[in-house]
Amino acid sequence: MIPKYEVIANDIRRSIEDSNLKPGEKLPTVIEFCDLYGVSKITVKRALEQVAEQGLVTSRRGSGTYVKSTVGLPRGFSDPGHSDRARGFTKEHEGREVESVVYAFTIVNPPADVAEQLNIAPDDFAYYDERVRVVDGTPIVIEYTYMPLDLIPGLKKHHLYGSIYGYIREQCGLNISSFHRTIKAVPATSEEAERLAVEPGAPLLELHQTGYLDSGQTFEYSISRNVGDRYDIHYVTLA
Amino acid sequence: MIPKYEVIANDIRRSIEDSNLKPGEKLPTVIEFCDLYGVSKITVKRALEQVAEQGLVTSRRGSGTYVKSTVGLPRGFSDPGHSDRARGFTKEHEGREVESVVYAFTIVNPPADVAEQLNIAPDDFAYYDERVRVVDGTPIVIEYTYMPLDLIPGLKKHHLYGSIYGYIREQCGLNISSFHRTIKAVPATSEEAERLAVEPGAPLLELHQTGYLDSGQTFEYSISRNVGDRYDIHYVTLA
DNA sequence: AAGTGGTCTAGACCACTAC
DNA sequence: TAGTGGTCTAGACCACTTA
Repeated sequence: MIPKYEVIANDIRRSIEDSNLKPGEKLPTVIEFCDLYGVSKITVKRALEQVAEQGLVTSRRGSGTYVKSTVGLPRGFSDPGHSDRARGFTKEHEGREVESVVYAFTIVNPPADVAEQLNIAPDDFAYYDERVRVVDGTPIVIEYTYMPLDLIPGLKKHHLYGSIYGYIREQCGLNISSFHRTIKAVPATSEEAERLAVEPGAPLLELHQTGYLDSGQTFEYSISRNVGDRYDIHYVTLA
Repeated sequence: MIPKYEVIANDIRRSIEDSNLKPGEKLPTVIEFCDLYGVSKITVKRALEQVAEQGLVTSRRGSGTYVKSTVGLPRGFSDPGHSDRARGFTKEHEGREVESVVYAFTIVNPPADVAEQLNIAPDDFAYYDERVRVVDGTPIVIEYTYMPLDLIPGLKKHHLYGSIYGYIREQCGLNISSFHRTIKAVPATSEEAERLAVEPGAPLLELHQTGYLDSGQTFEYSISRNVGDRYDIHYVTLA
């Protein structure tokens, strides 16, 4: 069952992508949308809010809602959940050949700071894995990941060659809710340089990621280092 | 006039920050919040949604709303508009000594790709500036910025030593609405290395930023290169 | 079956913009 | 002053979880 506000929001997004609504153009008023769809004001408002959050339009009280000029932005920018590691790397690169090289897969007592991030006791166990993700033969990223053992029973090495998120969702029946991220730029260590086929000291995008389930529990703490010129991240910030 | 849902959302955020609500704990039900505040369901829902978007709680239909464990996350993470360059660099580093070194300030016909981003004609004029931002004596970032002349009349070099956003907001009476960003990691050029006091080839966080007004017009296209170990970015992604 | 969150309405009132 | 977006209600109905 798709909510009405989703339907309206999708229509608006499509209108913009198909250039039926052009940059700078004024959208129909809220009341006009109400008549168009036979819904109430608050429902239209909600649709517009959603599209505004994605950065496609902007509303001004007393004036109207206007299309932003989003030329040159990556395609599919407006797709909800477009973001790479949220959907899972495997999903993001669908249609291309995604491989993994697994350098480590063990069960450990995580370091104190990781245990804190995972919200588990220091003597609780966690999976730890190191893997490099390769797309069409080119290494893109190296991941160092911890996951609480208790939350995700039965994880085996062969899962690391596919989609871990798929395993969590489908086999464990868990719902992934959100991620907190910190990003910085770092130089590649010599080991990383070799694994990623770059020069030592080459710029990498380091992404600290904490993943949450819809229960509020932390299911993942991961540091990934992405090759600078083979990877980028897009997002929208509301002022 | 602060909306009721803001008040409720603020209360919830404060409860979490003050640990009156602990990670994993269940919040009052929507109905209980209604009684507590004497408001209707939809208003409570809206407050919870807002807090959920900031990554502090997560709601499950049929079950309840729960606090996520946000240990180890940067303070003020939950502040709306916490993000650095959205508030303006000057504001972000309030209380510390922020200086600017201006390497260029001219008016030009921007290159085709920039003109497209700014949504102006190729023969329209734009400001172009290069400046390095220095906090407490340490250079943090070099910015290369274009802004349409027509939108922001009267910009002078001395404004570059303070807050450009402040000028846009207060002097021009314009409202900044949002930013679209792309991030990658790059090596410092030798010129940048000198200006930022790092080694040539040192990893920098490159941030492509397009800024929008609430009219939908683009007021800024900026590429900034941030010193890797002196800068990071935080954000939340909903799955 | 009972409880909880999610969607939606019809309409009121308010704040702001544009003329 | 007229038009527009923003907030809010009281209550209905639905979808899902939990026991």
